[in-house]
Amino acid sequence: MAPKTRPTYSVIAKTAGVSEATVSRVLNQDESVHPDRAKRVLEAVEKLGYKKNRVASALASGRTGLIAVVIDDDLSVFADPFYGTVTSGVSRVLMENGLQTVLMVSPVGSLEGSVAHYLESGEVDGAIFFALHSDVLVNKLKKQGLPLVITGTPHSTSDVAFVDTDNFGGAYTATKHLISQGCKKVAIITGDIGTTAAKQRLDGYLQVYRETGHVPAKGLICEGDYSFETGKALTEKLLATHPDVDGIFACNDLMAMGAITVLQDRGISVPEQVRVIGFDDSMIAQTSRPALSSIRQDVVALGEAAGSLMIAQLNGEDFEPVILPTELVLRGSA
Amino acid sequence: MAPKTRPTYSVIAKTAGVSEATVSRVLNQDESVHPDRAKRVLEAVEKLGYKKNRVASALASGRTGLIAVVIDDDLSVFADPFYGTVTSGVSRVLMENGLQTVLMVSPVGSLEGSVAHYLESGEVDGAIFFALHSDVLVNKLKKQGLPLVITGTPHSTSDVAFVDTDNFGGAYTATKHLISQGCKKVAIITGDIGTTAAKQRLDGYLQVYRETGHVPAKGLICEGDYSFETGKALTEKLLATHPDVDGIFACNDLMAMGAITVLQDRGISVPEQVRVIGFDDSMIAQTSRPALSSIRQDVVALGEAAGSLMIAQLNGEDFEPVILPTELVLRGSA
DNA sequence: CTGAAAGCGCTTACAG
DNA sequence: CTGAAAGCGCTTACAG
Repeated sequence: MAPKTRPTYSVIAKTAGVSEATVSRVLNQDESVHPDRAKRVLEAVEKLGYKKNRVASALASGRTGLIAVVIDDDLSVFADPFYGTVTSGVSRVLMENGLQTVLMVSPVGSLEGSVAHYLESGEVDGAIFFALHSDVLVNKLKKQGLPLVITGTPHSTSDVAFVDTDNFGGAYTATKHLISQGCKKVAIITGDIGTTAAKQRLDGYLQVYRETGHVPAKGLICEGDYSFETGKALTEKLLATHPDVDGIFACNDLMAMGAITVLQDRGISVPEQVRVIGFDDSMIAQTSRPALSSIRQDVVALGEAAGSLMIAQLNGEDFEPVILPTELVLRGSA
Repeated sequence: MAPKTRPTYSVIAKTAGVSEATVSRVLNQDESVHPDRAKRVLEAVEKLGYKKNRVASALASGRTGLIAVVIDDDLSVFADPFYGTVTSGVSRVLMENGLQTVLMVSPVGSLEGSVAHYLESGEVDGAIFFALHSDVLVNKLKKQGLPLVITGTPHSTSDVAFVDTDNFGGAYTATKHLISQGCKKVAIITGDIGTTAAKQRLDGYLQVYRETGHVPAKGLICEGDYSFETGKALTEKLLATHPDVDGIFACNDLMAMGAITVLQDRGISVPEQVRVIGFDDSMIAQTSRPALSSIRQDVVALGEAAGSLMIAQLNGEDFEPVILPTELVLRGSA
């Protein structure tokens, strides 16, 4: 397919008048090579427009320079800019360290899927997981010695490196703010409660109640799944059982928008009668009317932290779980 | 790092009582192997939990099984779900064909950047480009024989495979609809006019005027850059010069939202006084009030088409540029 | 239908 | 500081 065949070490070595071993050393910044000969090699490389064959390099060295980013879900998750954004953060850090990102989006369910096979085929130096629904594959790969990073808190307690947003703190801040604004009856619309993030956000909400010595009335805790539709449906149900609700903390912006839509359709004004806070501080929060107050998580930083944890592991450095802070961004809705 | 070393052909061959060549044939579905011996090989593979080393395979065969998806922009583009979604479409098709997606997000500017080096290092079997700002790298790689697909229409006319949305048709339909609804003065807020997509959408808008025998008044064509901010700023400017504007076609939903925000802030009702149509039919279109009428492009299909074009090329099949249709989704705003 | 052997293009102890 | 040589784990003409 390729019109002209690319040069190899053998021709570089010949034109520089050194051995292939020396060429390899120079190209891998081995300091021990004499500067003069190193220079000759570099000149030959330049002159011939040489590019190292990374596949051959990978086979010989055992390092592929590839890191897998595995999103344990189907492709529809990309409708949420979260994954694209976090992946871009990962990609940037890896690229700065000479590594490439291999993207795999697929439900990881079993140990026998194509993702599992790929990760075990030695084609990547490490793997970063998102939206993990189960820890089985991770535990297996960990045993095999593959460097791993999980984004989000792992389900089981293991010694796998992970990075996460302070979900508990963000939810706590949001709920606390609603109460400080005078809300007497604050509901929560949770995310998919099968994920640790959704659980942590619920915990943050409950903690505020705990501190006030109260318990949220039955029906104030609405289990959603992060979709616009559940935001709407649960708000309708909520209004039926608790017409006097005056604050809603939705665990993402989409559900918050669903809540606002239903409230406004009923002629209930936001924030005058019901205050609403979302989570993510996404584009939607800025374009909505009233603009949506929301808990901002730094998604790019999350990706970068995941990338950095991976680099640290590859370098055999120590590493600690990273928990990134959140920030309450106040707009019109609360 | 790996606790136990993985089996190779040599051990498979031994336990199956065949040669390594036969193992290779079976694992590459070479039909010529006798069924009995093939069965023995498969059993050995199963028993030993063998996974082929794809790096070694790549070096020997010259095929890496990796396709690069190159997004010629900085990471901020991922705030727009478009790229994540289209990438996921690509990824799905490639995965079904046993290929993996390597994601590279970086301004491709020069021929000497890390992306260029990577693509020339033989580590991928092909490359799919998005948001290309220039054709130089593509032309160079094409010359080297690397299979290529461009998403969006290329700047220069070359024989590179490409897939695109029918930008012209979508813009034409949107503008036509506004006029059919009685709009007398329709403005356009364009995207970054340096991209071919933005130019094509502008052309579609102009074509409608052409057919009616009119020319859009000066100031009705507002050059934006796809951001919420330019949507707002340009609408303000537009209202200053053309207070009687009664239709706005914004070349993406974000700018359309900017327009609606400004209109409503001025007490101008949408769609009663000014009708607005966006482009993309994104999440925002559904959550806005009034819900935004928008031109839908099937982003997943776009990615899948790009993936399929790549597969066709790798198989040496013929291929034609693919132009995907758009659809006007009517909601409340127009 | 099958095997022995050369080869893909690098890396890395080893010996000097 | 440097080179000869073995090796990474597959694939593929070639000969039978």
